[in-house]
Amino acid sequence: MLEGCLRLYRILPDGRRAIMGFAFGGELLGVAVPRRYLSTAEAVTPVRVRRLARSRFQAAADASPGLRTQLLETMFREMSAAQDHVVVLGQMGAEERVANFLVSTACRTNADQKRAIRIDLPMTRQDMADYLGLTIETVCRTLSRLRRDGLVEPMGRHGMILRRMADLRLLAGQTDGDEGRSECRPVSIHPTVWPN
Amino acid sequence: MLEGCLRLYRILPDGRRAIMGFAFGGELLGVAVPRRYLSTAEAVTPVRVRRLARSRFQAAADASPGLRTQLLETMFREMSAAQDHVVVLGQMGAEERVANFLVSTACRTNADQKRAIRIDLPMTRQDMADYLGLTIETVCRTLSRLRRDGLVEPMGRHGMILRRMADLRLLAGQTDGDEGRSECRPVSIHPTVWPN
DNA sequence: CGGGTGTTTGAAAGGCATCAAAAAGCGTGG
DNA sequence: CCACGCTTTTTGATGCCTTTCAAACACCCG
Repeated sequence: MLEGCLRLYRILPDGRRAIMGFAFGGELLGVAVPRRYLSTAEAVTPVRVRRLARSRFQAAADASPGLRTQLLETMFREMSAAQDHVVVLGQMGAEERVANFLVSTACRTNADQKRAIRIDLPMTRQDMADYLGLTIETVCRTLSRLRRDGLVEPMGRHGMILRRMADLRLLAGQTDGDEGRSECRPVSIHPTVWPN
Repeated sequence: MLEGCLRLYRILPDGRRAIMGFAFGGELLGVAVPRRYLSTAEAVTPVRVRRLARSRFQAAADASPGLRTQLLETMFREMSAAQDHVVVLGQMGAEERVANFLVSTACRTNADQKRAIRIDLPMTRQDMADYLGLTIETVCRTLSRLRRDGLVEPMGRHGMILRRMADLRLLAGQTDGDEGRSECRPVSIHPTVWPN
């Protein structure tokens, strides 16, 4: 993925659309098992991608342990993102979800900063809604509330200035210290464990 | 993981608990990147596990391409499960969530069957609630409704007979034909694609 | 400068959460 | 073996948040 934005989604049997995520320039995607895919991809904006045949990829991975490690890292990050998504959808209200989306999008596009920044949201409100498990109206209303409270400022349809990042991160449930993702303690097992 | 059941969860900054999943006997878990974990594990029942040092694991994976493929398959399945979870939490109501949980638990413990089966639910209602993004009361009420409608029949606290699997699968949004997971079409990209 | 799509706002309804209390399991000790 | 007490589960009543339905508004393109 060189530049542009695309949405990754699934269509449920009854026609509902669930957006699993968005891919932006500079990100890897489609690393999966032959002939099986997790989601459908659709361009939000014109997109330029670099394709790598699976056979070549396989060969490269077989040749280089370093590459394999990197690959594992990538898959780990994706897994981490998916689980963060689960947490957001399972535990958070509309305001928290939207704040979370804004903050993590900001973290992806620019380097992380504490001051106000402008982010691009190439996708539609409907896309955000389908990603956040909300309706388009709730997304709009929530953004309006954030604007009234001075946390964000819409710049046209696809731009958004994030003022008071600290408050947004707070809403997003991202503790100020860490950079937002996978604050996880090591695995601890409790009763009868039999090593070896 | 040889036998038993454990819950994998995260605690949010504000104390809420999000259960990412449950692990049962015969399943692999903890395949991750050194020193970084996705969630905390806690035993629901007494558990017996088989531990494999990361260094050994690494060595085995480096030695055998076949094992690597298998490993990739495993990670793919986990990813798939996480995304299914996202869909459930993002798009489904309480009844659908509970039905989904029952059906997919049934698929994991026994071979998939169309007739009524008895499943074990070692975890508490609170665990289910935290997994499904609901409150314990809503889980109870939903189970009661399913019982009134003759879809399930509780057998004590941790047993459940699933009658009318077909209706349950329908509720769960799992089309009758496929075995429940990842009905996904190949990636299709739409505007400006530049291969190679 | 329209027309059409995408977005925002409003009013009413519904579903899930919350608070509260009763019922059912389950382990303990008599 | 049964009774007791605690925890877990279930049920009930009420309120809030999100959805739904509807209409006004803004933006983009020809």
